[in-house]
Amino acid sequence: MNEIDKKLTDKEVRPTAMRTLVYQQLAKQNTAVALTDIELAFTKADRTTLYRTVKTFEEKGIVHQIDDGTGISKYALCEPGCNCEIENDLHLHFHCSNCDKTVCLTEHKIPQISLPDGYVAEDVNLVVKGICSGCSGS
Amino acid sequence: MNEIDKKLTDKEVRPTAMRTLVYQQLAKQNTAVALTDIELAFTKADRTTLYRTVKTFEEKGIVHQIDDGTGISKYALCEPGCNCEIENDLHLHFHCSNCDKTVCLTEHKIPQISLPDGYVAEDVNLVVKGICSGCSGS
DNA sequence: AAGTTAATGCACTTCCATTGCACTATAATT
DNA sequence: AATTATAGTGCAATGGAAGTGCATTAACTT
Repeated sequence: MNEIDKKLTDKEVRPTAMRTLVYQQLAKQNTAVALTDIELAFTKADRTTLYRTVKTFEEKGIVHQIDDGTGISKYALCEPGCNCEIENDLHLHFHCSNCDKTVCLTEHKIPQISLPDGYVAEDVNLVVKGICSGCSGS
Repeated sequence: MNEIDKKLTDKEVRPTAMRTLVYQQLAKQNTAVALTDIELAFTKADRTTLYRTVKTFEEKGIVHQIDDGTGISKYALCEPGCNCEIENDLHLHFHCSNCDKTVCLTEHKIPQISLPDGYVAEDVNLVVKGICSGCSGS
């Protein structure tokens, strides 16, 4: 059993051929990708399958979904220390308005947010929009 | 000329009957509303008109659009000191997963975010999801 | 190998966002 | 006041992404 299949098994996801390939594809990316992007990479596979594959990954904590404000859900593999389900350990995301790519700034943690009385936080989503390093030319 | 029409004129928006009514409606809300909500309040008006009215408001800085992670755009009137276009003066939004309402926490400013070299921030969107004061029963 | 369960593919639906075009109202000009 | 120009509104239709139901196929279990 290879690396990827072991990772999937660890997360209680049966390593089918499709899932291994999707994982591989996600691992190649350095940005968060939309379902459409994955679809384009697997023209022979059905969109629904990819959709459900990613959803399974998400439920099992293999990827996290990112809402970057474009209205299109993006997905990225959780890093080793991602813990995206644990509050206060959330990292922020950056969406480049030039190249339209979304990256996880894993090392940039979201600061503690104070809320008015009676408000209970369960999840925090912080997206910075602007120009990424690739596009700013620096 | 009444209050609302003056405000619209100040922002270079011609105060039509429709626009005045939509503004009025938005002013009544204490939460950010979806286009569908506005539509329900104006059953005789066309969805497109409302859509474009809100878009116009947005362009002219009368309302700001909120992406609360539900996938449905919400809109709220800009407060007197809103300045939603100026960075570092951005407030955060709270989306209640129980009542599904989104509120602007105007007094809660978003802290300064540090970014890696080469990244230029233009806009910041911070949404906290959880239970609002109305639903938490406190 | 038979049977059970999970995964996949196809077709279809829904929902919101958005656009094109015709019509109407408002403002500007003569 | 009539005419023209411009902006706003309504209707119809499109598009894109998310999601569901069901039949088929593949993968595990015994």
